[in-house]
Amino acid sequence: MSTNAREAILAEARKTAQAHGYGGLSYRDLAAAVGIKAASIYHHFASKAELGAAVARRYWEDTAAELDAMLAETGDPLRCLQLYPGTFRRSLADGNRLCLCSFMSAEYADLPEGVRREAQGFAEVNIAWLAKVLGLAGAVAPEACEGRARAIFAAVSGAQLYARSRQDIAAFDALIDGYRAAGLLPA
Amino acid sequence: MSTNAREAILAEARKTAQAHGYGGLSYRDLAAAVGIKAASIYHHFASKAELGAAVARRYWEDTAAELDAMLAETGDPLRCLQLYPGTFRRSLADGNRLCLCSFMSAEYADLPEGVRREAQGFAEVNIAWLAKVLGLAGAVAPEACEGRARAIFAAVSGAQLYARSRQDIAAFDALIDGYRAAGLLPA
DNA sequence: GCGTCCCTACCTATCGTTAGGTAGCCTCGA
DNA sequence: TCGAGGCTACCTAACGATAGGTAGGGACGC
Repeated sequence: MSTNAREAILAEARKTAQAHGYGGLSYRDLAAAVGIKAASIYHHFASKAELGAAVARRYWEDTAAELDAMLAETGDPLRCLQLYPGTFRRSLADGNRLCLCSFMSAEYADLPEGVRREAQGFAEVNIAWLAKVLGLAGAVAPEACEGRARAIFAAVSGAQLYARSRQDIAAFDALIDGYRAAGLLPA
Repeated sequence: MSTNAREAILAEARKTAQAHGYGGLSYRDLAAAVGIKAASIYHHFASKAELGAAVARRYWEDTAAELDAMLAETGDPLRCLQLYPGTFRRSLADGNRLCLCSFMSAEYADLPEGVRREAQGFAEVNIAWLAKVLGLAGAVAPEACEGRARAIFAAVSGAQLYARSRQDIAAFDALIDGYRAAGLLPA
């Protein structure tokens, strides 16, 4: 595994945590999936809390890059707002997985402080990007962008949570359409 | 404890599960809180899966009764729609707890089948009630009630999840106001 | 006397974590 | 050029704690 081991652990932990949460992360299962022994993970991460924080941090870093790339490539803020729910949809399509931030929000009470902080980072990244894009699109008044961004983020998270509980991506799509019909998201 | 033991277990398990999930339910902790021994719980519930299902079932039964009472007492469907987010707000106010259904939706992959079913019951109860009230209020076209009800339920769930991750009830209130401003909820 | 309710005592499995060790590779001084 | 020292990356084996669950018995009320 050599130098890729750390990356492999992060990737595997992310997938697992999106399906079973931080509490569902097991050193033994994780190690087995990566092809090493549980104790060897300690060579890369000093504790489960540190691993969890690293996973959550990488998660929002990846998301921030993805969202920025979307805006840069399309150059169209309105189109970005239409595409935005797709990032949550992909988790559902990939094994009915949940947004890591949503799962960790549920697990909030049992999370080490460092993990909490990084999990919140995902929400911040999403909301800041949405607020920027809403402003660029001129979809809402400038002073309302932040609030609307938060509303969109929370609503889309809720839609993903509901769809997961039904193992039903079509339900997610229908909910997003419902948000558009109601005026929460631009149509 | 006598005949109240079963009820006491259910109540305690509900509180715990709303903070730590189904996975966070521990027979030992539960028993200690109720004043009996862990093994004694098996006299009332044959397994953890059965206990979880009973807790989730009682949860949606209580909610259905509460929502129906709200409509009966106010007799005002529009007012009911304004009060609806309050049921989620109260969980946050009570120890930053989450809706049991939301937590179990996150835990979906690790839930016994019986628990899944009862957890879904909560969503069904809420959506059916919302659809009925939306129809009575004439807030949306009759054929759009079901979809709008689902959208409201998912969005409010998402708002609660976000507020929990910040330990911030004001954030919940702001999100609900945002939904109203956007047109998802009647103002 | 039988069912209800709860007990003690114990089981097996799994958890994160630690101690201590090994094999291979890199660096650097003699 | 070669060996010593140290680093990386992993290993085996075990730790104490906790999980859900089981067997069997005692007390009490109808």
